[in-house]
Amino acid sequence: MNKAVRVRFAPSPTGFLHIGGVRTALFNYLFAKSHKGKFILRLEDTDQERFVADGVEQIIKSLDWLGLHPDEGVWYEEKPGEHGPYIQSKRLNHYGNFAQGLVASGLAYYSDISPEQLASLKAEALASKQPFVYQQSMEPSNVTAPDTALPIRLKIPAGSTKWSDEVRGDFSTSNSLIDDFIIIKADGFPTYNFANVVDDHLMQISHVIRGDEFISSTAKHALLYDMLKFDRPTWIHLPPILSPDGKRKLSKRDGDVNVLDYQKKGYLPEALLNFLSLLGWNDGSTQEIFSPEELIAKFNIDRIQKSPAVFDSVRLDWMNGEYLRHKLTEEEFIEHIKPYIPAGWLNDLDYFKSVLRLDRDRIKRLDEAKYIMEIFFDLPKVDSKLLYKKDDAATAKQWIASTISELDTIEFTHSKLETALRGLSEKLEAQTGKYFYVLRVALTGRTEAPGLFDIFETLGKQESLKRLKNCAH
RNA sequence: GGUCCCAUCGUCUAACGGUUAGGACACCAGAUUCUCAAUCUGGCAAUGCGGGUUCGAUUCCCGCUGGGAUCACCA
Repeated sequence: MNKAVRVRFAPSPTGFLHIGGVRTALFNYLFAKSHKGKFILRLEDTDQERFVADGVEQIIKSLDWLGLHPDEGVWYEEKPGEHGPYIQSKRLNHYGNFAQGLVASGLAYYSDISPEQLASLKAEALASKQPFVYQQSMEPSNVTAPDTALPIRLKIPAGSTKWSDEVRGDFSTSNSLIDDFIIIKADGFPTYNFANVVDDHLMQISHVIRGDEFISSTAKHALLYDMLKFDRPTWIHLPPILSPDGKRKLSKRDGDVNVLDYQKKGYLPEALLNFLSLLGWNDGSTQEIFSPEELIAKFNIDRIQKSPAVFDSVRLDWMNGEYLRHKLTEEEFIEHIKPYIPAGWLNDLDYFKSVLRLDRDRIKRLDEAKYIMEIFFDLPKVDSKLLYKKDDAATAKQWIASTISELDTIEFTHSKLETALRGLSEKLEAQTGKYFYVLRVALTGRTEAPGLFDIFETLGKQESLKRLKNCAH
């Protein structure tokens, strides 16, 4: 009885989409696609206090950029599916019905203990170093009639709960360790633990793929499935992604954790996804670069890692550079680079392409492109200190003057420029390295740039000589 | 603190009892050279510790140590 594969990514719209959440979404997506199943986007907005106005939009925009499009669920226009709505605040009737059913059969109860009372009981237990597990017997009074102002707690039965995870193996928890936890809050909204189980059942989710922070609450979920007489899904918990120092989970203090920051910085979605796919998974070979299609073809849960992975942005930069250098045609590259450069640069497309051919290999992130390429579009400011760093000003000026008259008469092609400039270098009795250094700085204002003859050729005679003349006196 | 999880180069990871412990990023050196980048070649670098089991442990078992997760009317 192989159930159809249906998986969901179920973030909470409480801000931006975290890079760790993207890895979870990606693994869900890859698993769905590799089994010709459905990838569903569900929004868990049961905490009214943490609601953020553009939270939903942030999530959709992020997944859209990455190409992780859901088959069902919330989207710009909700994607069709038989199990909607896909946002929990619109599903309150379902949670209420199941909770009432549980109360009616004595498996759950209205709880009259206030948060303050509960907190003091806990503090007491902590002070006497006793473990604390909340049970109905601790209720200050027995509520017999339904009272919608009160939260509903699940009455945990005696015994133990066993469940298993596809990557971690078998778990067993004594029920005596589990609190009578709240399933419906006093405001009528369900808690995560409850809504999650009800929705996964109703939406016929076959595999629950999520972060490992949920391992410790999975026993509660398993219990709920059983008490509600639902079939349990297959659980797959992903290893955490750690901060660069490896000391904690990746968080805001470690820099960019909002996916859209990676878009701004000029990472390609394919590169980011490739990088993320290798955090906690590998295909067993020495292959490092995988196209989205290859990822789908090769992804399997058997090779998901148990141990945590450190987020290494240096490796991400390398991978992005690989994509930028080898995975895009010139036209595609230009399309990608457009948002990061002045529009005017593209007015003369042939010129832009000739510049791009010189600079493409040195761009690791698209947001570096403007700085790297601008020497071909704007007259550089030449710092005389830099220009005269290796030789005195008089010598440098003489070199530049000689160069101007020498180049005035030749054709600006790479080979002719090389012959002329090397010849002149000899005639001037200059060290080639120092001579070329002066020319490079005069031309670009930089010490690091493409090859000298390439710069001359690309800039052309008129512009080159203009720049040299600016530095000749 | 209770419960649970994890453990190979600095980092991502391969090796499902027998390998000189492999690859990649980073780093270092060399080649190329007018600088940077790219490219190519080479190098440095790991099985946390202690017991078992076994002819033989990175691999299986136990303990320790270290790290992490979780213990909300948050998800």
